[in-house]
Amino acid sequence: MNKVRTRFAPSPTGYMHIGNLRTALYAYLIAKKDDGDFILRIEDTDQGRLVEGAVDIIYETLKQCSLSHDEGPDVGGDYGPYVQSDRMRSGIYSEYAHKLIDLGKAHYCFCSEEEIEKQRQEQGDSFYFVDPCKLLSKEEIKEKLESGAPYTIRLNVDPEGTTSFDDEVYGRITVENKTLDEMVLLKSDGFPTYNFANVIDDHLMEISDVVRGNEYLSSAPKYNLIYEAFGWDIPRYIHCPPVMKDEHQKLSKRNGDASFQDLVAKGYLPEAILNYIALLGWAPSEDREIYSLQELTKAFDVKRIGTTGAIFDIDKLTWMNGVYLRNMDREKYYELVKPYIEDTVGTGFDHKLIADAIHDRVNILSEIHDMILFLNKEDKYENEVFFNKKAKTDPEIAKAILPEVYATLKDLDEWNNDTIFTALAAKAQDLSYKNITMMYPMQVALSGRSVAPGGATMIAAILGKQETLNRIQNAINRL
RNA sequence: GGUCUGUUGGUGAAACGGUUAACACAUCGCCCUCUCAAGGCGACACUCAUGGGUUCGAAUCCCAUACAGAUCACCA
Repeated sequence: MNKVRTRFAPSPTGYMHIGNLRTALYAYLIAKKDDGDFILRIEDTDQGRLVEGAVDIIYETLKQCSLSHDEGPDVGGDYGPYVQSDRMRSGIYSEYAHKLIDLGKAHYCFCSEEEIEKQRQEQGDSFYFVDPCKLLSKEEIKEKLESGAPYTIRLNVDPEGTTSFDDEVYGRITVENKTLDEMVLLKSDGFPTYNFANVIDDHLMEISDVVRGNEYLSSAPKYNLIYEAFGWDIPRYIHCPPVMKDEHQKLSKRNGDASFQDLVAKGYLPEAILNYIALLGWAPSEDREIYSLQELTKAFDVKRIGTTGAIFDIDKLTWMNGVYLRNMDREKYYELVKPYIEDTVGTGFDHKLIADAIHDRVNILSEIHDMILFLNKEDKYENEVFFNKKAKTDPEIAKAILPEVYATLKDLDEWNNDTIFTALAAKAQDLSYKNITMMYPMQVALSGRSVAPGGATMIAAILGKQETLNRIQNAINRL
């Protein structure tokens, strides 16, 4: 059996969106599962749509996701992507297009866009382009060619019969040839069309499994016609269902939907994003959802790719990102979180302590800022915050309790979460209070919030004795 | 409009003719608890788009209808 080779073939027309990335992921997984090769090929045959920097974004994204490709032109000791516009310079696409003409499977077309448009007008909805150039004699063609008339090369299609192929996820697809148009292979600017370059390159690069979005499902038969015209083997097709923004729309950068980079900027981890999107349109056979890339390559199975569009659910991604953060090695977690802590709180605090305090409650890195902002400066707050049903507290009770807290803390020498808690818990017992009745007002005094990370004693430990005492005093004064 | 494809809860989904229709997210309860989280437990589809078949038996097979998406370029 031949080696499995897949490719990711994006066109550099903008940002890398989630659906695109998932297609790349699947292509990668399919190759790697069988120890095959994964290839990156930039399809930039449309000169009009090139977007500056788009290739870099694709390249960077794949790198961040560890979706590395296995071959390509040498770029400073590294594999670069294959780029169709580069490949075109050798004239291969044009060469193959002309070869098809020699084979009698394609023809020159000298029609202008206006002429085609005219036919379209006349025929209306059931438009099917009938190319008058097919009737041209050899001499006429030669004459036009020599006169330098612009031309395209179109595929010959016999309108009789049907063309069918087997897709690994959608099954057997059959269409009638008369619905297939005689597509342009080589454009008048000498560039190949996407469809043509795609087939040529897939064949030349010995791609065994063509993985792409299901928007190509209905044009796949056209590709087969090209393969057949050359007498080439047809690859295995794997069409993936779309990733949707909602019931009706696909996820797309054009609508301002989140791209991979947007998500990373918000504090989502590439590993988590990859894990999550793997599950959009594919389901593992075991009851499990958390998979590293390596585990995915083992578990992945083309047969379990679904056929229906999946709606991208940011809530579930957020949850999964939190799982990754919580399961992470302590040191790695700290390194990740550190810059966010430093950004909002400066260098005046024990960052490790803060990292511990927020460990279980961070789902997205960007949440950290708001979570710990009060450490710098107490939030502005109303005395109403002292009301708490569970703690049975209100401003009056707080007024009575806070001095007690102040007194016990004032005499405390060793200052850490444990000592603070022990001292306060003992005091609470003396006074016949529940712990919470004592802790809640303290939390509010220290943070100005009804909800704060780590618990009152942890916050005190982070703030330090002096600041803790100050804030409690301030609270007493205002009550 | 033609062609192709799809339709299980708010979301991702399992099920490959016979189960109380898994599991996860979200939501809502309860427990734990110094708040919130995290963690634990539980609730949540009178039913698998609808209508017909086939079958002892159907979410699973067949046919129609409805709805949705894709595609019909010298775009990719």
